[in-house]
Amino acid sequence: MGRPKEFDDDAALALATACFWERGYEATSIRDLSDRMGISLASLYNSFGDKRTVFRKALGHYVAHSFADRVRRFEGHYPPRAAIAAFFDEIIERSLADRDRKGCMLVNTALEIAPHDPEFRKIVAEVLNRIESFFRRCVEAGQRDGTITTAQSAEDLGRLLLCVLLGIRVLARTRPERVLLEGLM
Amino acid sequence: MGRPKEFDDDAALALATACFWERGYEATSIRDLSDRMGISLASLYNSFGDKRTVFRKALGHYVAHSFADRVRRFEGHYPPRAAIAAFFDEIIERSLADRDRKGCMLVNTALEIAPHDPEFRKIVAEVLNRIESFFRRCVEAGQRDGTITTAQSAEDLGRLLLCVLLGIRVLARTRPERVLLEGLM
DNA sequence: TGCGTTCTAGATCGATTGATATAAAATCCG
DNA sequence: CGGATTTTATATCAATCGATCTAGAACGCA
Repeated sequence: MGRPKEFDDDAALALATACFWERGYEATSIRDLSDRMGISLASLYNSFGDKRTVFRKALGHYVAHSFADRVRRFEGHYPPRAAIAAFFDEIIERSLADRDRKGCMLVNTALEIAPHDPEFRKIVAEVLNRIESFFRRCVEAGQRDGTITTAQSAEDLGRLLLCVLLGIRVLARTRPERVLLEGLM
Repeated sequence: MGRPKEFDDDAALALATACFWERGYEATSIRDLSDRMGISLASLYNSFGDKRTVFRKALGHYVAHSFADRVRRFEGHYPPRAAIAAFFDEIIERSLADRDRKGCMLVNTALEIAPHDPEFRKIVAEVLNRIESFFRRCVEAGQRDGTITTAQSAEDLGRLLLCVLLGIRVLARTRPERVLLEGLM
């Protein structure tokens, strides 16, 4: 069977994710990844493919462990309006605790790579759609139980919430101040 | 007096701005700039300094000719609520016409450079403050003439409008679709 | 015309990039 | 034990990076 590998694939991918999250795609070199993951260049190429493939897997890892996990914890377990509030509260608390101002890896990718790369544009657009859908489902449920206004449609409110979320993610990388959270809905 | 330069500084800076706007800071090489500006490498360094300095000047050029110009055209010449609407309308129209998905150079800088560069973080934060102030002044005037709700404070509404604006700028680089504009206020 | 100055084009520098190649070390199976 | 296999560390590749330097061309002024 040959020599067994000395590292765990999932743990190494988590470290690669942290690296790309901190520095972005272009500013992260293959050697940065190899150092941070604690594996050799050859092992990196053998186990994860080239730089682009590593990034694709890292982005998938990020989405699964941040957004998807958050939706899983909030939706259904909170009243709809409270689920939206809890979602934003957690984003804001994490942004304030983020001393490196890494922001959101998905938003970072939306600006660094998606505009000129069809494949990653599709990936990012799909996740943004899932976030928008989450907000829209919460708004629809909130409109049914009377805790959210019906003056605007659930589609429009869901899109507005998505925009506010993205705006917070941008602001947090330049002006991570607590006051920016109070004026939500 | 020596040999006169064969190019116009302002025109060359506008071309440098276009270059940085399209590709960002890191992905733009000194040779890209020299080619696009139509001047030699030596002329570039002589007239504009190193890459970082060129970028600082290009960002200033961008802010003066986009945001500052927009405020000058709208504020005072429109009723307050209409000024806000006109501001967003113009952003949305430009985003839809932006085939390269360049987005907003200020937002791009906020994500690519500001997080790990104190000088540019200060520059970006200051411009974001000016945008927030513009919105707040419009909201205050709109609250005085009764066209904008007083249910939330002008500070909160101004910050919310800034967030929505930044969110639109992010979305436009991945999903530049017209429907994303209807659910404003 | 000739000197001083500032422009131009192009060569060059060391460093770093993504990626591959080489060879030795380590392990499993028979 | 020993051959097969897969790891590891390291050397290397061409390309590109920001920045500097060299030489010569083009102009104003005396």
